[in-house]
Amino acid sequence: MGGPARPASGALSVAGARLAPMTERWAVAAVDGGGALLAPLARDGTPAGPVLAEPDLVEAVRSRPGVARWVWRSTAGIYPRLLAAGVRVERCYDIECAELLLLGHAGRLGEPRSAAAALARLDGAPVPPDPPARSAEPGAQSSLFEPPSGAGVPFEGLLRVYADQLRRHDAAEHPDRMRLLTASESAGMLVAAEMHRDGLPWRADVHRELLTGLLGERYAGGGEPRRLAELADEVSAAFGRRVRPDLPADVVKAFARAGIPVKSTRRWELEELDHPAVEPLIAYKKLYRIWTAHGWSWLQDWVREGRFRPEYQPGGTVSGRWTTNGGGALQIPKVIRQAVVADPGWRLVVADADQMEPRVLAAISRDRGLMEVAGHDGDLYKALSDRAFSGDREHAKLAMLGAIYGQTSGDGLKNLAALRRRFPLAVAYVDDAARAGEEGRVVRTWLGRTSPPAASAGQDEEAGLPQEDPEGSGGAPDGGPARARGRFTRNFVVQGSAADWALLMLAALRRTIFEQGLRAQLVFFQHDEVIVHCPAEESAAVVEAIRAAGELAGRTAFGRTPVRFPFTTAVVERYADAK
DNA sequence: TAAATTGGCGCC
DNA sequence: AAAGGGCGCCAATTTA
Repeated sequence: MGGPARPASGALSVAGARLAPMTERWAVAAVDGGGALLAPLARDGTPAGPVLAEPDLVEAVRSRPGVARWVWRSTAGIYPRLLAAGVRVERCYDIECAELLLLGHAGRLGEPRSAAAALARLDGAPVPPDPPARSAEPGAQSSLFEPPSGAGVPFEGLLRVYADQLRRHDAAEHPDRMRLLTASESAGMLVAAEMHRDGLPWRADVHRELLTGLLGERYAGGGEPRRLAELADEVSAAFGRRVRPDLPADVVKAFARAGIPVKSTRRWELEELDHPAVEPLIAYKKLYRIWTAHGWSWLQDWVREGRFRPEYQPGGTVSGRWTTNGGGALQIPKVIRQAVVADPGWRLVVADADQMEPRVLAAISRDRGLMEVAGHDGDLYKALSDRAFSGDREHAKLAMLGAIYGQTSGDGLKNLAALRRRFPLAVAYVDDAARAGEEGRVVRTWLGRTSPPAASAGQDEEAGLPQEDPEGSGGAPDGGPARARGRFTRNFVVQGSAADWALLMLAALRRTIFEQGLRAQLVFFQHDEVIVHCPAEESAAVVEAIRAAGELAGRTAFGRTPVRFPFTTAVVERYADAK
């Protein structure tokens, strides 16, 4: 296969856009039979003209390159069909994404978020539950994500939901940030659909060689490959009896018989033991994982025509991080990344945001000292240790991570005190979030994504727990459910605000690729890392576009702060060579 | 028998 | 060196 070609004709005409400033906002909905309903929208979201019925959805969008933002029910429901016809749009507003975010902001996460449900709430009608999430089918064509219909919502109703959502933005704690949040989540949906369509370049032949090298020959019967069988035999030999290394209960029992009591078979626990079974056992687990999660059957299921096309779900986690549905795209083992190879003449630009979470904490807490530490492109932990940990980088890093993750024991806790002295606002920011969680309140990311409400008190009563001080003063060091909620909300404000930034960064990068007319394609995104697949001669422009997108995202999300958001970037032919 | 949970480990 | 946050996936086991 040659280089992936950008669709020849697109709704985007850069020149046209410049001639006719894109200020218009239109609503569009697909109707059965391939047609569409459309309406131009006024500033308040109400129709600014008559509803148009046109016979061809694709042509309806393609013929309106001046539309600044397409308002539709669901990107996953409509955009794959446009992409399949070679039509990309510059911006959209995804009503069902926005509904989820607005419900969350109102502390009502968990209520149905479909447009049909939103309309029912508006009309005081019975609210239908959301359809059950379906798991992705491995070879699914992108155009079949969802049924094409408007999911039972009349166009007129969709328009009313949209106008109502605009009003709900105005009522948010920070309306400007909330508007940014729904806009960037919508941009994320566009990116997700485009990444699914373009796919991550994947060399099945390289992957197969890798598997054979690691796991040995594959037995015809479908049983475990040769190397795994050998390791299982070594484990059994070491115990003097048949032990199946993939069954934790079996392994625990075997160690007990050997006079070594173990609580679990986790690797770090096994590594402490002095027993001949440990080494083959750990080797087995590592390879077993690759065999079951990214082995031959994964390859068969997920790689087609040189591309791996995971189904990304922006905002799939409550904190705003993306998930994928099937294919395990966000957990590709490092060793397997050798199979990710650019097309001939093309390159992979692999960019990893440097210490994103501490930088984000600096920006959202406005801690002067931490902002200064994060105000340079160099090693943040080194700067931190120079300032507060007498040069001990590891202690500085552990203290920072402990503050963000809610460490309850160990050295990090001691170092936390030093952190608190030097960076009081930063530590107070996460401590406040933790306290909110412990007290059952919600917290928000910088842009306003909101944590799920704590489970109702009724659940604790039913579980027979006392209402006051469930942990008691002599409880476990990590406490009970309230402490766990505190750790969750503590991490939520940082991880989630980092996801806010990442979404804006992706949107900015996507726009730059468009505006510069590059053939480059965004093909992978994983929390703080992007991969762009591009012709070799575009790689310098892409590196610069990524750098600029990071800085722009920082300013757009957090306003003017000294905090920098640098990347470590590599231009490679194989993903595995990036680090 | 199907769905939910558990243990383990991959990624950030 | 371990543990604190977020996920998805697999196989086995338990529950409904």
